[in-house]
Amino acid sequence: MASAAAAPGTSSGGAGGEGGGGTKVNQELWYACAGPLVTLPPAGSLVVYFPQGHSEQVAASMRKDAGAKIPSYPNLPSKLVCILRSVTMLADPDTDEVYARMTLQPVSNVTHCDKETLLASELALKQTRPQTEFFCKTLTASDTSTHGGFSVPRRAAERIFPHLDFSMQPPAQELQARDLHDAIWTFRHIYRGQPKRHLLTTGWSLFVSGKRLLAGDSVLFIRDGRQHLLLGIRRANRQPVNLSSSVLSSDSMHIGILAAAAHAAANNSQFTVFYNPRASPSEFVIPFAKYQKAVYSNQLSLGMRFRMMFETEESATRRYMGTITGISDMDPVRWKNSQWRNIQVAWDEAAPSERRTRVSLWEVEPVIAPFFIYPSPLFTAKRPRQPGITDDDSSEMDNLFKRTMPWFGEEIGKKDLSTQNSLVPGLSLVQWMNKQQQPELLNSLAGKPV
Amino acid sequence: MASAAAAPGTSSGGAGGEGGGGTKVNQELWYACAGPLVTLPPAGSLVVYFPQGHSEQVAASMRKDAGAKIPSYPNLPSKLVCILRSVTMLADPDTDEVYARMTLQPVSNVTHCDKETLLASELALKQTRPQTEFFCKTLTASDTSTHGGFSVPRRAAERIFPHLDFSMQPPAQELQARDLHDAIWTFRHIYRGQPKRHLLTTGWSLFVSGKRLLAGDSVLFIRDGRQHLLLGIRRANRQPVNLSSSVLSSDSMHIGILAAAAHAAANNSQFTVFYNPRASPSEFVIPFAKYQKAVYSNQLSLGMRFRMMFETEESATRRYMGTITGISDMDPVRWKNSQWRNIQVAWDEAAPSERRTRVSLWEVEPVIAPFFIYPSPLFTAKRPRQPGITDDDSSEMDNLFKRTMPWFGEEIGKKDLSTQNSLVPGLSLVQWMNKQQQPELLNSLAGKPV
DNA sequence: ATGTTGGCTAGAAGCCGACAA
DNA sequence: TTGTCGGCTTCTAGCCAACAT
Repeated sequence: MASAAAAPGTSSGGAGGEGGGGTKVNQELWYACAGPLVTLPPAGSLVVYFPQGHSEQVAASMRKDAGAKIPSYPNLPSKLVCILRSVTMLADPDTDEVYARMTLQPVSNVTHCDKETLLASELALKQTRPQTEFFCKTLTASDTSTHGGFSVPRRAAERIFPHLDFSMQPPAQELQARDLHDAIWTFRHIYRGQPKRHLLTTGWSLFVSGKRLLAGDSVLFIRDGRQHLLLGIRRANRQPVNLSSSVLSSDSMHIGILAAAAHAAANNSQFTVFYNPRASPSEFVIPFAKYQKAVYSNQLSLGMRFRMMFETEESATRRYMGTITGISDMDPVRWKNSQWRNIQVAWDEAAPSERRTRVSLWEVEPVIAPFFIYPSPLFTAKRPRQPGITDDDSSEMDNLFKRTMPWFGEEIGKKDLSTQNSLVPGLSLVQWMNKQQQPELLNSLAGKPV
Repeated sequence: MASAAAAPGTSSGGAGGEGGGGTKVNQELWYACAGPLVTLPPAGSLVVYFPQGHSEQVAASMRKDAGAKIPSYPNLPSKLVCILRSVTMLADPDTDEVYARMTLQPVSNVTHCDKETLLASELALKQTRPQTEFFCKTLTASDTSTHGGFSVPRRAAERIFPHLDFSMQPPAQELQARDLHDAIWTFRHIYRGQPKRHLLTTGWSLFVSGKRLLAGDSVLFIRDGRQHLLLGIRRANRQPVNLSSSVLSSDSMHIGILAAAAHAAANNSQFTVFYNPRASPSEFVIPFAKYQKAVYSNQLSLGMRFRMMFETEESATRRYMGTITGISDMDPVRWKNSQWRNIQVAWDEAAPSERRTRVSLWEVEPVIAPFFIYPSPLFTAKRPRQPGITDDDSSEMDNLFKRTMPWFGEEIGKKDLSTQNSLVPGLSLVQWMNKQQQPELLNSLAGKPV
């Protein structure tokens, strides 16, 4: 179904040159480590790139504000529509941190894109993350101490690990799991103790010390297909990543980002960015169709109620409700009329950890009429929260679309994508492009307020 | 004597903000780790900044060529004369790698500099590195294995460590040494075995594992004043420093460097660079007086014989002889008329490790007449090479000056610096600036061939 | 003068069920 | 169901001189 668009991780441009020592990694494992909210646009599709968000991520990576000293690039708009030429999933060989390398090529005129690009862009909206069986556990003090091994949650062990032969006394087996760099780790899996429990013993401490894991960090076990186990980690303490500060000043970094994008935009040439999904919640490259749909569907106003997806402790997703309290530019001087986090919000519940007070248009799901308010708390409470099982079925965008504009009926999202499924009601992206008759979209891209 | 110029490491602008997690470090230790050839210009003095060399260093830090895709900045000259506003010695908290943060401010017209700046710039030439007693040992397999401790070279132990009480059986003591981050490491120093030798036992393995040292890496012990020991390391395997590749593309980095410098040059505003003395031999910020002196003194020509300083395995210095085989731009397109490594050379001896085939004007000591050829091999052979003892007495530049132009007599370098000591014969930098009558210098700065 | 090795020993790593929570 | 702990065992880290270069 999604064969028209190259899947991330298997796209073109995967030569190991650029991207430093990062190694190309297994797609399922990468997604599991990146978290349930992350989906990379497919190579070949149209995306919108926000230099402001990019700058934010770099600043977050270095625990430094995107300083005011950075010169603004008058020729660089607050958003660039690009073709995503390649996207590669990578992992830092030292820290196992996952990140993606994306090669972008600005397009001066969206209507000149070829059919293939438009098709890929439409498919991007329907793209599904690989649905993998996995569990994610935050390590306890006992898990990381030298005194013992790893206590495997019962349900997780039964769901993910190969079944033990319970005729043995005690039941035990050897597990092999492959990490992001294709290194294989071997563990003794045993079912013992009083009461009985699943444990990883021999081999576990090597893994903990090898990855320098501490209590609070998380490990992920994925069952791939039916055979192999994959093994990923997520670190708790987001260290400032001082890295590179000995190479480049943060000023130069920020200028470098802007200048590289500006140069590429001026010449319609390619440039490369790195997206680090766990460094900060800055999804600064989003599918064009997602952006377009949000601009068309979400008629936002002050006081409007909305819901938004967040990641839970156990790597599942949960919706929180809030109210729009303002719509304004984050940085009216350098990024005038940018739609990057231009919506100020207040949340119903107190923040479990950090809750952003500014979000972008395409992140929210507006609730425009009282009778369309989703009974979120009740509904989610009824479903037991299983780690690794998300309540986002990846057709969320369609649900949203139908919920917020139910009068469009059921045919949306059901029919053949390439011919009928619409981003704008009754008109596919391809049809729309062929007509080239909707100046509003280009205007909104140029920075008009929503 | 050098009180007019602030010493590096104690200069202004030492706020910890910029520079990431690097910590400000002890000056002697920094220099010892940086190697015998490195001297940082003092804050407040005039320097020449070579963006080409800077780009080279960044490329070397990432094991990537300074690619051809980097756009050239027409407004950015191949060299910028700057005031060095601040210079801070730093060390990476993770790897202990030493580096310096320098804040530069381009000056549009050198002749407008105030007297203080010119004084500081003259003093820069006479600046001496701190002369410290230290030893440097490359770790063996035994030194780094878990099986035992550290075998201290006899001479080194006697010279650097506090003397043992030989009435004890065996003679032993507790040593405390402070590393770059002011962390204190404690070792048991014992003199035992058959034959007797100096060993560090208890505490050593903690240090090795803590710093993640491998056989081939080096450790340095410095005796500071008469009391404290300082402890530094130098890693052997120059790892590609993949760091930051997950943050910024190398293209963006290179563009960032150029754009930051160009922006600063256009506005006469400050910019910040990081100099990593051990990443690559790219001294891209050099004292203005050193540059000026080289331009005036070194009348180079094809076939000319010269000598040049290199670092030895034991952290001492040695001169190698060579012949000039060409004078041409490294990159005639992007860096036309740059003097950065514009001299092609051939070496008399085969390279012990790597010997550069392109060097810069100020790196060579020309030998212009046969009877002035220094009997280098014989001379250096007569002097035993003690680790930590350099044969550069830091008035080398003056020696060179006198050797290559002996007719200028002995008064050079002897009289009061601020009034008489000349960079140009018979004319101090201050006098020269006051007269403002030597357009050749500015021409040469603008890129005229030597 | 100093790198490596075998022998020995003390202490940490690591396996186990008991006992909470 | 699973985190932590005391008890016990195993194995490695680490001190020593012998030996080699």
